[in-house]
Amino acid sequence: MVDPSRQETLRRAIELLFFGYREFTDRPDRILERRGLGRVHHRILYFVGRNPAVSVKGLLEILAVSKQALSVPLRQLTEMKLVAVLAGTSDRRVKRLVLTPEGRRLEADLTGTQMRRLSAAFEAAGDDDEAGWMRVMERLARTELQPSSPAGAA
Amino acid sequence: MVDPSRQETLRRAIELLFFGYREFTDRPDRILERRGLGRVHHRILYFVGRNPAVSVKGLLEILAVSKQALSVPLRQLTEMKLVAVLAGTSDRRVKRLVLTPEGRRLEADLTGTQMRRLSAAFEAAGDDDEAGWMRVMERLARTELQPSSPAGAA
DNA sequence: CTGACCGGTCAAAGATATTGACCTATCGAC
DNA sequence: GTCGATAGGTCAATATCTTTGACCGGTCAG
Repeated sequence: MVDPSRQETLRRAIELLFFGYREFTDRPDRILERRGLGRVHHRILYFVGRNPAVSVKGLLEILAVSKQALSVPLRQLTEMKLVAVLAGTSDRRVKRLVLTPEGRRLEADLTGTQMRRLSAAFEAAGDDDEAGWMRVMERLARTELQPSSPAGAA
Repeated sequence: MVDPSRQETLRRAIELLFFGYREFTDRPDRILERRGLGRVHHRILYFVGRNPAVSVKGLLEILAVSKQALSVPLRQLTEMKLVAVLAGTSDRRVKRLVLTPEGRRLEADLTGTQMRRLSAAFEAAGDDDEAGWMRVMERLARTELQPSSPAGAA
């Protein structure tokens, strides 16, 4: 049994994550919408930008989706000349993906809104809080939870 | 133009949010899957639990979805006796939603995994980092970003 | 009585994701 | 050179989710 006031804190945290994440994705989503694109397109642009010359397989592992789910949006982005494929590497089976200048522009536009939002929150909260936020998020993003207690133990 | 090392920090933050949120929802999603339910069902259970006797309209505003999108999962939950409808309030147009004991159990199971995950991250990081995390998230969840600069200014 | 509101439903449409099967090209090892 | 494994792609069927639009009944307040 968990301390009730601790529970209250944890539930506030859950809600902050829910509403925070929704706010966080809202603006990019609306920019994408104007071009008929979705959140996956942003993710592709983002991670190709962050990992230049990444392979399709590498992207699949980062995004954790099926290759069929990646294939369509990725093709759209290459057709729109936002993502380019580098030829002639050592292993010719592997495609190396990069952003085109135009792709970089859109990515900067999309991610820029998120960086500004984060930046505003960090500045308002101060450096210590920013550092604390990062440390907590690092745990949150990496923590594997132990196999949950056999149904209904709560 | 943003300081490059600042950019790097902000991009790290973006990735932490992306991967962190995905980790965060993973376990509840798999519990729900076993019952043929989805994330919306969890959200309904969560917010009905947090706001006992909430109206359908209130729930719609919290979740920010169309009433058609709410209607099906909500009906499923009431049919499964996880959510109950309180009758006879002052305004008889309004339904008051509450969790049944069984609904409370499932909600506790789902949210419990998230509370344990958060709790583990908070404990590992320490009280100061926890407080900092909360303050940053509060800004993040509430900050309205100024209208974005006219396309391509990035 | 009437307009506004709460709740619900049907229908059409589109987007998103999945699994499964199958294909080519290439690589590395034998 | 053959062969198994890998990278990438595609078609198809299926399922889910969500949206907009149009309506409905019941209820409330003036």
